Amino acid sequence: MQNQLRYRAVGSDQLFANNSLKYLSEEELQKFDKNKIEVEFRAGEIIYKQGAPLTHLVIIYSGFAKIYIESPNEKNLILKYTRANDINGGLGIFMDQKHHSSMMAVTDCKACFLDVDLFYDAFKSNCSFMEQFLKEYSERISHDYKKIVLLTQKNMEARIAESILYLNDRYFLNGSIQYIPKRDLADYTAMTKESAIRVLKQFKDEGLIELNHQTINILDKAALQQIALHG
Amino acid sequence: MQNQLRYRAVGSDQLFANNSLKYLSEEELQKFDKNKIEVEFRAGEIIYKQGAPLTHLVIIYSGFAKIYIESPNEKNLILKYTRANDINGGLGIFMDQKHHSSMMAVTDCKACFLDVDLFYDAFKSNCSFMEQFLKEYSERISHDYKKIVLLTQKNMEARIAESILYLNDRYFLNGSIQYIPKRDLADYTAMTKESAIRVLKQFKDEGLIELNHQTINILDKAALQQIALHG
DNA sequence: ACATTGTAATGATATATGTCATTGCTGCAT
DNA sequence: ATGCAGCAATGACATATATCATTACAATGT
Repeated sequence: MQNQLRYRAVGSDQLFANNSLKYLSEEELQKFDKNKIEVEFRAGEIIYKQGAPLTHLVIIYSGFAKIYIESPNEKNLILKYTRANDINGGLGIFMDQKHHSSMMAVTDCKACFLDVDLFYDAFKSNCSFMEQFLKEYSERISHDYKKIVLLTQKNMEARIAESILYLNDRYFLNGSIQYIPKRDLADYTAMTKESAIRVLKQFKDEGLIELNHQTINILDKAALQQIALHG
Repeated sequence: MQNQLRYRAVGSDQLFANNSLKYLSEEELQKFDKNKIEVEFRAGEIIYKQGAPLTHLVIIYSGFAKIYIESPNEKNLILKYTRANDINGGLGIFMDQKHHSSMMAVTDCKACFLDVDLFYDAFKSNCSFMEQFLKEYSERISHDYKKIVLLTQKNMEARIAESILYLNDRYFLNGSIQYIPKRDLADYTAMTKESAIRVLKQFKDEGLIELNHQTINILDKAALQQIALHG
């Protein structure tokens, strides 16, 4: 259980930072703020579960969580992680009101639950909010497309290289990827954990990365980009 | 070049059949109808191209077309095919106004192009139209998720079995899948054409399917379902 | 300090899948 | 009728990746 990410004080100013909620009117914003439910999760706990009713969308304020698909044969596929302020859980919102993936806290997390009805109402009255929401929604799909291609058409080295570069650029930014056990990196790149370990060891032996515990330090970004490209 | 699908007379009653456009008001509908552009494509022609500006959404009235992602290493991944009345090309509509996949006519096609501005205007004024559009949008993403899992976690037999069952259920319905050369089935299941051919031959030898030219006839649906499930 | 648990590392081996080379077939154009 | 182009089929072989078995290590709770 890591606890490195400290909770910060949370108010509506945080809730609406840096995502489509900032397109809400003052009035709508207050409604969201009044109705929000805050919950703390410990590392390893499930925040929402694939197949369960979708009644709330979830924003993680602090901490790190993974979003994954549970497949029939016991294997998970990690689709993505969440960043602070990302709005999660939305795929079923226009469809069957069910979750189509699961979310689990990787570190301890502070989460905020927002009733889907808040969103429905806001979509109807506020067009620019809707547009912004859909923009983010589309960007994730676009990311998923890239992921399909990566996982189905590239070899293990390229999958690992591109994945750690992406994880760094999107979630960590300082060249040091944390909280990701090898098993999860394997679930993220659609391979077995043994294979993931072997590729990482190879990168380490070549001086491209540094490994200790659940941290990966990127040493040679350019080389990793080359590997991601070819293969 | 197949020409088996005959063109039918097309009016606005057809344009708006069986998709979210039927949620338009009479007035909006007329606007769509007045602005629509009809184009005929020959088999093999590109209808829209990944990376190109997204100015129109496309509905295929008649014929059969494939939607695929072109990956850097020359390999295509066929994401899906289109059914008559499906609205295609929409991923970039809320984002960067570019196409994120390509569409190619498999048989001769009669297509209808609708300016994206028609959609923007209608979204603003007609909420139930928007909701319906998003519902269809979400269903495709849900399908893409299932596809990721299929392609990354199941063996070749299961990929082929599930794919031909899906193609039949969604596009053909009568147990006879047509217009799909082996190369395309390979691109649809993320394997090489040789492997696709071998699996098909195995299924044929086991009496599960019948093969001739570019037609696959399903003989033993239950057995295929079993194979799709395991593996 | 010790046992317990989960994760990591590694080697030997098996298997799935891809690659390459060749041949045949089918439909189309001249 | 003949040749050409693209698709289909197939066998021999290479290689990527998974599986299995084992050992080591690190964190956690008592």
